[in-house]
Amino acid sequence: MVGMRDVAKQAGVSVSTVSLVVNNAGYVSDDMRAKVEAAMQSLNYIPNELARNLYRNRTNTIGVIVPTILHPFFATLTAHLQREFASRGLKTLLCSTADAATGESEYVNMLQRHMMDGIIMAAHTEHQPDYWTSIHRPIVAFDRILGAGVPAVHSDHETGGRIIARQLIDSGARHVVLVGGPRSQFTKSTTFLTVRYHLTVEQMLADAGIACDYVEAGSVTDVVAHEATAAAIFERYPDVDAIVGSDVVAAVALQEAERRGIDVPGSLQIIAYDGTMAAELAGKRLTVVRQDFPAIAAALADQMDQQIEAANKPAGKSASKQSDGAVQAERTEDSADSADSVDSGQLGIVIPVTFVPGETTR
Amino acid sequence: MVGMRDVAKQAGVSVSTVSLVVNNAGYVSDDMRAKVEAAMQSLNYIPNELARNLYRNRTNTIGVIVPTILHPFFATLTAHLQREFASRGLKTLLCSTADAATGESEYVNMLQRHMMDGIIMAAHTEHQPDYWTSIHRPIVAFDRILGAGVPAVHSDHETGGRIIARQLIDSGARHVVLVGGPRSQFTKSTTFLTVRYHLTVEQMLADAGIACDYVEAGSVTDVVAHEATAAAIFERYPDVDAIVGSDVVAAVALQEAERRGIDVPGSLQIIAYDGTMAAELAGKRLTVVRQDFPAIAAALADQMDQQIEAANKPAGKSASKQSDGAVQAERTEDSADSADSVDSGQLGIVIPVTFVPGETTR
DNA sequence: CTGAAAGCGCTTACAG
DNA sequence: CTGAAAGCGCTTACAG
Repeated sequence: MVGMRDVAKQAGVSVSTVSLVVNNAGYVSDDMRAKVEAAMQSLNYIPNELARNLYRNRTNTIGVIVPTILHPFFATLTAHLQREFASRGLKTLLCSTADAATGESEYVNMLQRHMMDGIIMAAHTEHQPDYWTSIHRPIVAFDRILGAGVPAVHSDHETGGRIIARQLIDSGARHVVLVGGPRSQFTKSTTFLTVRYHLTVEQMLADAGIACDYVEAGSVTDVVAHEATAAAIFERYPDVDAIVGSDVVAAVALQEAERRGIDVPGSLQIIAYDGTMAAELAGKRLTVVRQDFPAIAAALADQMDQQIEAANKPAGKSASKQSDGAVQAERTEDSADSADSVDSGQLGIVIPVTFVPGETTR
Repeated sequence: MVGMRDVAKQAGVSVSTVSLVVNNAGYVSDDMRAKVEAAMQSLNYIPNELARNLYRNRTNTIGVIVPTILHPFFATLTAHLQREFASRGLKTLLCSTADAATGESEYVNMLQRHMMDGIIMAAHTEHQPDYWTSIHRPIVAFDRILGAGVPAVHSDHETGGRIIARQLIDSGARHVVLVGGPRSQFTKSTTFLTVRYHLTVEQMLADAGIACDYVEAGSVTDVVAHEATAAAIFERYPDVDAIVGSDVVAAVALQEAERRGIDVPGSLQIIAYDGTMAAELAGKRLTVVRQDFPAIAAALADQMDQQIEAANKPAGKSASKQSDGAVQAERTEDSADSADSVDSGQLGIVIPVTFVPGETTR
């Protein structure tokens, strides 16, 4: 492998000069620059990023933790994140908890070993908030609250729920089935924010005197389970006249409905939550509450940038002397994120959702 | 940041000893080990992987280059690759060419800068074979031939084509429409292997005297384009009685057919190529030619392992004395593999496909 | 503007 | 079994 030393020797200059040329930094005379560039050319020199990484203690890589990108929702989220990160010069490490044997802990470990600069956490976790706040590395949560210091981003699920309930009420639904994750996550203190749309729908339907049952879908990992779920719904609730669930659930339910000769939307309405491509592949164009993935990705990336910047400031490269504004410098471990993250820690950044009527509602 | 030096000082031993303990290598007395472990514990020491990376000139990261994981085919491929790599201790860097502004060159560049150990190439490229063979870093191609030295893996598309043609002929199809990529890729010398199934179908249908038209789908990136394509098919070929295309194309075509009141499979058969989850979301269970993603991922990972091993053998750490000449000959244990990879360079590793009848064929 | 030096945090021969 | 030393390939103060 040809390194800077080789280039320096060939060009008859010092390694530092080569470095300056490569990084286009500092002052280098045109003469020197030309010699170095010629040498780089002839030797076919390519800088080794690993050395830079070590020096800077930075990889410019962000880990995206999702259950699996086999599911359209996480594929969509991940795709938008990768695009957003790429535009900011960051690489995306795909961290799947369902596909890998290990859970998120391994990825957190990698974060701590500086194999990545930060983590977007968008998968289920059993860890308690103190686990997350004790990591002291850049983490941003999606659709969940991980602890006071960890910024969060999520869609406006309450509005999403309100939109759905409104549609169902206005169209005269009488028996709604909501499909979603394990009901055990629906505690008042839940950290999982998606449940908010279910809770909102349930509340509003109850107030309107409309029957509403909740059915647990299988794991996000596994579509086949969804198919069984769809069949079970019709068996269990023969008079169901509206089904609400993720794109995938909705698509599968629609397929099952048509198989049973049920008229959609005449006698059964279907509303899909998410609005990924999956909703466009179904038997009919699904009515959808669409999450704004580009905006979500941008917000997540913004938060990540801030986290990374904040993390780099205090512990400047062997230069603890540089105080870039006493404000930020004050951030000593614990008291650190109190100020501006309190808001985001508790409420999170909220991204609006959109209602897109399709062929499956009246 | 607490480093090995801190641990060594606290434990009253040398840095080398700490390193041995951390890596569980060499001989360390129980006494020393205990002291070091205690120190690591109390200081909360976490090794910094970046330093190892530099020393080993290795990141244990593989880049997976795909157009976009918004498309179920590439999401599926990528998910299986990540799982397979994870089981081999490798991380997956998501390299999307459609989502990033730059094409694959940037990723190749990163490969050369040692930001990753290898690349799985599964996206379109305009580069000529000599570009790829001149990179001299581990690369494995999926569904395409990139040059003599680059191993390739692909499904048995010819059999896939034969299965489809057989089904269409046996069920009495009279006018088939094939949907696929730009026809310009269909040269005899094409490096893009998926076209083989189209060519096989066309050949067999022609021999059987069945009409067959080819329609170019929009870019894989964009489902909306597929919808326009589907509509156009019915306008242009009112008597079409069979449509063949990717899962996404098939699903969209089915939706359009039902919208037009066309009886599927009675007067229109639909066959989907790929067999991703997308095929299960459509209006009916699609008849599918399924690619074996787990096997594809395993084969790609095998090839990648070999490439990486081969790349590491000759150029041992700072041991430039070795001649590159006898490289391949040195493969002692895997002499079996060396025979294989000669083949794979030219023909590629071929993975069988499966026919899964659904509700959209007779 | 340029070069010699120290160092990023770890690993591995190599002497003891 | 243990430690001092050299080095992975690059960057950045710091003298000239």
